[in-house]
Amino acid sequence: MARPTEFDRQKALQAAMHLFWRQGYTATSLRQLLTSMEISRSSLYTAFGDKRQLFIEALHLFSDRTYAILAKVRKETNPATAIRLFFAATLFEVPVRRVHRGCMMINSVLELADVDQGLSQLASQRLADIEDAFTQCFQQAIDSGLMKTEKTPKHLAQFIMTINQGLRVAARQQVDPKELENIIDTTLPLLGI
Amino acid sequence: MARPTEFDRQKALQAAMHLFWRQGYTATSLRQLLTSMEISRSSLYTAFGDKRQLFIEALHLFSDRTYAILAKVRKETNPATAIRLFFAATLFEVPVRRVHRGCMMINSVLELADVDQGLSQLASQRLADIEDAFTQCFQQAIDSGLMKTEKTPKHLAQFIMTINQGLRVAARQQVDPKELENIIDTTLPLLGI
DNA sequence: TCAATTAAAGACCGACTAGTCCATAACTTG
DNA sequence: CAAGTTATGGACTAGTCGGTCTTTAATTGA
Repeated sequence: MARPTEFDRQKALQAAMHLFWRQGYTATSLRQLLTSMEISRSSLYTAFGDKRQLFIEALHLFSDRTYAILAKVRKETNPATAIRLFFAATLFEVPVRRVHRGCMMINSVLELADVDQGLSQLASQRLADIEDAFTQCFQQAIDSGLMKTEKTPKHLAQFIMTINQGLRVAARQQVDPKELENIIDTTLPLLGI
Repeated sequence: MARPTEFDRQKALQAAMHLFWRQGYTATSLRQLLTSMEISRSSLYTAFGDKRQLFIEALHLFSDRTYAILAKVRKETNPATAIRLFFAATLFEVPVRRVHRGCMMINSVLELADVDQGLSQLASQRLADIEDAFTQCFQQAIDSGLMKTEKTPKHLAQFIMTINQGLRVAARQQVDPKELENIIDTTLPLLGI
């Protein structure tokens, strides 16, 4: 042991996540990161490697949290209402400013698809994990007799992901959450939810 | 009159559009632009102003073309099938590589929302124009008795835009066009289209 | 108290950025 | 041909980028 670390690694990472989430990877400079993480250049490089690795960690933090929200609502209620609760938790029970940031995974896929395939694919992979959770959700709903449909759980999950992605794009356009709620209310009944 | 311009302004603009479409505004450097536009630095600045103004022109070119596709299919067929033809024209009748670029307006909104509000709002505005065209499309379908629904044309258009945005996000993830077609086939019947 | 160890501050680096400017080329009109 | 005008090529600039490295501070254990 020697001189102890002065900053809280998790807090610094969180600050980085918020900055990347808002501005994306390319438009976020190291200078901005250092300011909002409140650490020095050398601390960032020893603690996180480099900008790219920091982004990867930030993306994981974001996707883990999103996945956790979905897992939580799945535990709390039946599969059908879990989907509504997921949207509620991520769109209506957070500050408007945060809603307008959209989804960091989606933002990253779009920004980096032709700029950094590795990062884009990572974000894409994490979205696929979310989709898989939705698939399980529907499977469960069908198995338990809560839902009747001729569509496969996979197709239903694909549909929900499409709506989700569409909503995040709308959210990023400063659309009022009430409008987003309207879209959900128009959409989900179509699936009998 | 004096020395005539050597390059084709429209072709150069088109090259810029394709580059911005793929890589976004921030990640596209002037050097890359000059190379693919095949003009010199000074030509770019005299012909287009600066990088930002060039981007604005490129975005207008993209949105004009998208709008034109929608206008064309609206003229050719009835409103209900126009929507299907719009998706066909932009997703299935173009090279896969182009599909994977998604939509430049959507890409721009997500990239620039917290980086350059002016540009982001411009992209958003152009998306709103597309949505308006869809609204008219549904209005027409209802008025002519082709479609029966208790939903308003505006809500229907919002729904289509949500699906459209969701599809473009999926497209940007290198998803196979056949998968995108599946999503459309799962979705549009829900509206009775 | 003193060596050993690790963290932090920030000077420093080469590469690249968007943008300007000047010299030269290529054209038109008289 | 000459004068006037505009386009082009690319040198140049000031600033920023991500990343490295050296110096100094803070701690532990002997």
